[in-house]
Amino acid sequence: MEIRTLCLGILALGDATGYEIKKMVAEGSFSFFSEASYGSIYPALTKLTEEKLIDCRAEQQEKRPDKKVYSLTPDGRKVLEKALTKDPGPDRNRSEFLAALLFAEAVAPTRVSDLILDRIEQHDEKITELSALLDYNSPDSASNFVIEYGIAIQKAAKKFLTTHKDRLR
Amino acid sequence: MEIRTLCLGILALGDATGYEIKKMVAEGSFSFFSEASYGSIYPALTKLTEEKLIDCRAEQQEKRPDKKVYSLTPDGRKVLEKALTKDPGPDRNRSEFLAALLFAEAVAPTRVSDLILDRIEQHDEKITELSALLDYNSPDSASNFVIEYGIAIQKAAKKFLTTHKDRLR
DNA sequence: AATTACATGTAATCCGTTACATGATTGA
DNA sequence: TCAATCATGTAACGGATTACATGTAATT
Repeated sequence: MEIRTLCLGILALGDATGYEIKKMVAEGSFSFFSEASYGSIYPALTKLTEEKLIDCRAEQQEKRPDKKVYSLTPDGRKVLEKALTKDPGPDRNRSEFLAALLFAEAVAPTRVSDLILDRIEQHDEKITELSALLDYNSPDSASNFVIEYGIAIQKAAKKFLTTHKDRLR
Repeated sequence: MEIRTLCLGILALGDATGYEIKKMVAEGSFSFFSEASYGSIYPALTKLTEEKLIDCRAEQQEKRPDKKVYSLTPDGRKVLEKALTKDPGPDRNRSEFLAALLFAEAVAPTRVSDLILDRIEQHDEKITELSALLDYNSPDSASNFVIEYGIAIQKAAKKFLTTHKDRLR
């Protein structure tokens, strides 16, 4: 998913500033399936505004830069709808952990169990983090669905590692 | 994980050509946690050879370009070992599917169940594909561990979607 | 006193893909 | 006959990160 569609989609869920969008992709329910930095978000927002797919109202603030609140236009909504009719591409997962496991067996076998034990701990942290994100006000929202999906995956990974951790050594 | 370490690691598991490395990351046990194209593999191999971390012997073939078989040098092994002492970075997952789900609810709610049903089918295909990769000659290899890990995740994702598919609509 | 959060933006740089270039062999 | 597999490599291009640039306010 390109950055443009990501911005359009987030704005379909509600108005937001570039700063807020960044926060959402860094910490919110988006964090475990997409990434983006200011260097890509701000230019995308500027361009989408030029194309009239979103519009921008400046909210004045004292002693801070004006807040630029973006919202989806009807045209933007159409473009987003069209983008969503395309089949989503396959997930792209890059796991340094799995690569390290595979290679560690060949060059540093004693490292393997450390790697796995650390990883199990990280799953616990991630599960706690995601659980805190659950929004109990709208239990059947897509947002909660996605977060719970994330939790389910984390738990499955943890369980696999816990069960099989002694197979390699 | 940078491409250099990936090449070093694959060569630690056995000698290979650039072509074979590409095949491994496109189809093998590496396929679901890393990607790389010829455009990054061949230059990396050339550079690693210059740095004497790997070496290259040309195998002549009739009516085909010479096969360049690379192997890890002792120096390369050291560099790889050192790279593996670093903690692996967090997984990076990009899922157009999850993004589409989240956004579809806002702009095209009827699309949601199609998305989920297609996805469940894709999980089945992936599970079949990964199962075929299992190497029964070395059941306790790290390679099998990683593949089974992948299968466990696919199954967990499928199960979650199957169980909760009717929550959104 | 120092760090984090708020708030926006640009430029340099990196990393990698895609497309191009070449060409024989094998299987459908 | 046409597509896929084998086999290597480069150049153009795109996309995104990192670092830079600026400055206040709240929290620790």
